[in-house]
Amino acid sequence: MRIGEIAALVGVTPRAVRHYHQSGLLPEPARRANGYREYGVRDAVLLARVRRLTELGLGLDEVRGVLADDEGRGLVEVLEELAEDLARQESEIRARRERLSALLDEARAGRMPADGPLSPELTSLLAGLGELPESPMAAKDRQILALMDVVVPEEERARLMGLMEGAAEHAHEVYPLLDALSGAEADDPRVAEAARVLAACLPDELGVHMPSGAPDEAGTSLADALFADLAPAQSAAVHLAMRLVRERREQNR
Amino acid sequence: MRIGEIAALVGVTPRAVRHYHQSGLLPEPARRANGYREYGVRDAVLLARVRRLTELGLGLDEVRGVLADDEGRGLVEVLEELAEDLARQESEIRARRERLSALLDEARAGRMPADGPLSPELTSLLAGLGELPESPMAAKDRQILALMDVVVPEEERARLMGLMEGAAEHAHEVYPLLDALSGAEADDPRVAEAARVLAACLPDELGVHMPSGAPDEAGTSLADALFADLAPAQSAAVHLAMRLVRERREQNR
DNA sequence: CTTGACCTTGTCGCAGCGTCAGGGTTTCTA
DNA sequence: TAGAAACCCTGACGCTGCGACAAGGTCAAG
Repeated sequence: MRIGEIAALVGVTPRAVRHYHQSGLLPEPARRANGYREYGVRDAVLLARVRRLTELGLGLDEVRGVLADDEGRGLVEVLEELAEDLARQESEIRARRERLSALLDEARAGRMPADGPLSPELTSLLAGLGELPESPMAAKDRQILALMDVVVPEEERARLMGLMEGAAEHAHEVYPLLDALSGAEADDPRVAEAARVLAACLPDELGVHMPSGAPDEAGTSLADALFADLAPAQSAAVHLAMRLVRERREQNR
Repeated sequence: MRIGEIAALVGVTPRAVRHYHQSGLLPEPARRANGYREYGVRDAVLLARVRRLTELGLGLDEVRGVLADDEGRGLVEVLEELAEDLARQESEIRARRERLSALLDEARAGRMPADGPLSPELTSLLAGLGELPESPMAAKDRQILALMDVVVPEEERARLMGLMEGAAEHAHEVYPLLDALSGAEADDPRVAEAARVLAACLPDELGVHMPSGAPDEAGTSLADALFADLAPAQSAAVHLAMRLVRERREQNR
């Protein structure tokens, strides 16, 4: 047989057969006078074994290993390992499928957050928050929440969102005050008022974390970046609000 | 933030972040005086979006596409496509897992065919055939059956194995006769007897196919190879047996 | 004699980074 | 104050299992 024939016979491409030769999986057969490879029954039998194994999902080096030891013992081990692997993959895929269908339901239910798919917790928080008026600060805040959604590990997320829940109700009071400070300097007189209102709607527990609420090591540079992203007066107001929350927490303890 | 910080924050490696820069997924941020990349909040937000999307299983180019159109419409399409894809993958994996567990059961039940895992049909055929005495011809035959297992498409397999079923009962009579011919020439007097016995235990329907029983286009070269793999007298016996079967079929019709 | 279907070797490409190699910078520590 | 640890930089190769060329040679049929 020539390479195309044996390949068609076993159900692979000639390229694959040559690849198996190159990788030492299959011995090179004798050549005809014209240089063509000439395959016999033994080659076909071997190639069929290779195909059965790769069809099961074994990698080529695993196949090589299984073909190497003529005992079937190694094969069983490999198959067991493979079974574990497939089980893991399947559960991963199923998890992703569930997340996906939930997201698609959300999306088709009308609202798809323009910042991409978010965690269920944050999605419900934003849904409860409703439509805010046109506000640069609100937009920025939503982006930061979306960031936190990735930063905060899954087990913390529910708790953190719970904390935010209370703050969300007063959002419509705070954002205008902060928006008004967008062009102001740090010593603007409106800073104190904005900080007072902001602090009033933040829960005590928030002060325990970094200013941002993220309990991670990179917190300080993240906090720096967050403040650098604000106008001077806004930054001052948030700083002040954090101090107020901390002080309030001390008193309440 | 430096690259390691933003990467840890979002939960990817610095290498991945640089990769995203290279592939245009994420804009290169400004550099510090020392050449270090300096990341801000906007970068973190973007990177977080990228991570959420890749976590869902999107490819990087799909992510790029989704980030490009600020409408969420394209996103939904991509997600639907991805959901289909995942469904397909899951069923594939489940099918393989079922095959695997069946094979592992077989293997742990004692007998694992040394030629690797076979189809259920062939496995049961071989099991019913039981332990044959030490016979080169029987060994070769099993290998060829294993080859057929791959060659024959799934829907034909059951029928073909059914045909073999009858032949298997007389295997212990035929193999010794063929083994005895291993060193003989084609004009050996024992050829006729071997062919007669062999033909007697093959069903009529077998003659309808190629000598090998494989109904495919490459049949002739496969048949050539099969006969080339036998000793001259064995080849002659099988040829003769096939002719006997064909003649018998003509008569019975 | 040409056309088309084969065969040959060799090379690049693919996804998504991991992993050196070979350098500089910053920072903590003894 | 020096040295080590822990960062950062660019650039390049590696991995899986082949697919897809390129640039030829070979063979059967029209």
